[in-house]
Amino acid sequence: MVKKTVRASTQRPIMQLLDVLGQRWTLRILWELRDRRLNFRELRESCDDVSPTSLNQRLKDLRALELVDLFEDGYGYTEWGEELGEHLLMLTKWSEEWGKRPRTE
Amino acid sequence: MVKKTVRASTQRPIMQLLDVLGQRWTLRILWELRDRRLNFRELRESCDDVSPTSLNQRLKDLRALELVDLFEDGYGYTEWGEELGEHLLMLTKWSEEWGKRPRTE
DNA sequence: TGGATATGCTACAAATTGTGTAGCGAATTA
DNA sequence: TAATTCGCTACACAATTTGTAGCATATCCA
Repeated sequence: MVKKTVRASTQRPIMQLLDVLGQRWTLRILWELRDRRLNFRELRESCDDVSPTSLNQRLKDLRALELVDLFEDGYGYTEWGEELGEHLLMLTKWSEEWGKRPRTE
Repeated sequence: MVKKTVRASTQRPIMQLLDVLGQRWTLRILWELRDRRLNFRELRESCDDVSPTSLNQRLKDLRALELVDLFEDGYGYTEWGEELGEHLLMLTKWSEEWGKRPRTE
């Protein structure tokens, strides 16, 4: 069985980024941290009570990519994370418009 | 038998969006369509030979959200998709800078 | 007409990943 | 010392994803 250990086909940063953002809960976690730090249990609750196993796995990934870190007062964005968070905020704004589209179904 | 593939945590558009973007391959698919339409098999190849089952599931989701559609010359962005694609492009640009961060910490 | 080819997509068992619950060990508070 | 809070792990069960084969339809060309 020839299976890829690393999902991304290239070393391009965007691939690394899309790989981790495309994992379940990652985007949601980043979104929940958008304006305040949260400790492990708070973060868990805010993410629809995601299992601690999943949450921890994703936090490991995000910390490895230096987007999130654990501070004295909880999990929060690193400097890079802040920048990514701004993109998420823009996406949120866009989604409000998109959410208004007339539904044909 | 249509299964629910998108988590329904909230009615907020951003949640709906993060839900589907957070599914495996969704972001990658959108990214691969960034500057040209691709037919099913081309799209599959460009996504590291993702299984047709997964690809089709994600395409169903994206079509349901009116972000992607199947045209005469292949799968491609809808008008909403184009807008989302621009966000992905900005993210790509940002990731290039992020990719340069010193890794020695 | 009749094969060759290309298309989107499905079937399905195996492999991988995620879930939910209980609870651990360390640190802090009382 | 006892109770609480913290990040996080164990583990069995469940859900999702994967890889392969191939179907049904459409078009091309002899």
